[in-house]
Amino acid sequence: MIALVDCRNFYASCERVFRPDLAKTPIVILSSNDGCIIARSDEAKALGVPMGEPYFKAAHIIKEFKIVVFSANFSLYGNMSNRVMAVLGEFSDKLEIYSIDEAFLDCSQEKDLKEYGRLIHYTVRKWTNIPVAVGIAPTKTLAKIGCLLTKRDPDLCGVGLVTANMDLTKILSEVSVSDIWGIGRKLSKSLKLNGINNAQELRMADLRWIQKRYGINVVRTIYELHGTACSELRQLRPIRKSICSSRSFGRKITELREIEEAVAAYVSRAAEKLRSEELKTTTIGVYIRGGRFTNSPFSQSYFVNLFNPTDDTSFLIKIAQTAIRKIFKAGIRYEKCGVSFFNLSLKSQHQLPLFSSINQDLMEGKQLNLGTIIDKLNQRYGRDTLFISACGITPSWKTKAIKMSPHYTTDWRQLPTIG
DNA sequence: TCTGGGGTCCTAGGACCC
DNA sequence: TCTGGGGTCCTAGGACCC
Repeated sequence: MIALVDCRNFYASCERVFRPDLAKTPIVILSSNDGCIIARSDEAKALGVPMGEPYFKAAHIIKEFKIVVFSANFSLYGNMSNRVMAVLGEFSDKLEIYSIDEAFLDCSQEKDLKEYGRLIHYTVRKWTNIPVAVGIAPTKTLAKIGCLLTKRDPDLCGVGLVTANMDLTKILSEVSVSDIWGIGRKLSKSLKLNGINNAQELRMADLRWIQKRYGINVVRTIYELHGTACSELRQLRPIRKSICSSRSFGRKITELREIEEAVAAYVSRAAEKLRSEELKTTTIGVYIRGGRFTNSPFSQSYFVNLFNPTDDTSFLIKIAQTAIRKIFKAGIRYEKCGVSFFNLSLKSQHQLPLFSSINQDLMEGKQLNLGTIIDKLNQRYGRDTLFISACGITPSWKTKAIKMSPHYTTDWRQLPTIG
């Protein structure tokens, strides 16, 4: 069983920790440059302030109902998040920090799940002042739905339990496809056009058709709705694959000098992140864009592959500025620019000794099974670094299809059963 | 007038190799 | 009824998440 702990209206709740006088007041949080509404308290939601709305469009509601407005304070939210996660760490050895305001916990050992959920709900509130919802279920997708139920039904007191022996048909019929984790705007629109409106209907959909039409991820979601886990708890944070630093300017920019300065600042921020995680990069990219909300948006990017992996800020700034000069066009009004690093590698290059020891063993003809290698890699780099996917292969003289399996695993011993 | 920032994964297609 | 077979690497685009 998996518990999902989700902080309610996280950014708004964080602000309230330091402004207890605003406990009942509607609050919204704005993105950088006070551009968009990125979080709302329950009261603000009830007044009809939409998520992601540009501030100027919601300004009249905000004024009319005297909604209190905050500019986002991400370092505060990061600190509060750490506190919440530390409390959750007390409840389970197996914890996956999924985002700034959500975590999955393994609670397979717990006997009274309802009570366990209540205890989490109560303790986090007491120790951090942040209200949370708890969803408990056999899979992550169902745990998400458990959380959703608590928002609809106050009688649940913040704990939504979804178990295999409950009437899933009834529960899932009341969940819109667009509320399912992994089904976003595009997919839900398309699914609805095909007559699939709620989670129950999706659960019963034809798997082959779904895989062909929507790909493997939706198939996995369906398995999860049935109670078969397709996404494991990731306790160790995998090594990240890219770092991006970008900002909107808040006004239109036409001067190269200003953009160069911005790029230099973004590179140092991104490089700091790079070093703090003991990584180096082999690719740096820059982009600038404008006209996003006109009918002629444009953007340009330029990537540079580096000869040696590096984390040297001033070197990277030099490259980025050269790159940005290549794509900057005088006279164009730019709104945003950014810097990304790709192909990150470990500073210490641990891969080499690990792989070479495996190669050595193979060369010497030692008996090595796949399981041992996978275990080794996963141990060093965290689970899910390497996984095996059972494949179904459809041979034909004309077509060849290799499909991904919905059920993937890092445990080779499970292969015979799912293969 | 004013419209966030930072990620992941999957799929398809093309170039190229033997 | 018909194309050789088998592979790698890279890129672009599209979807999703918070």
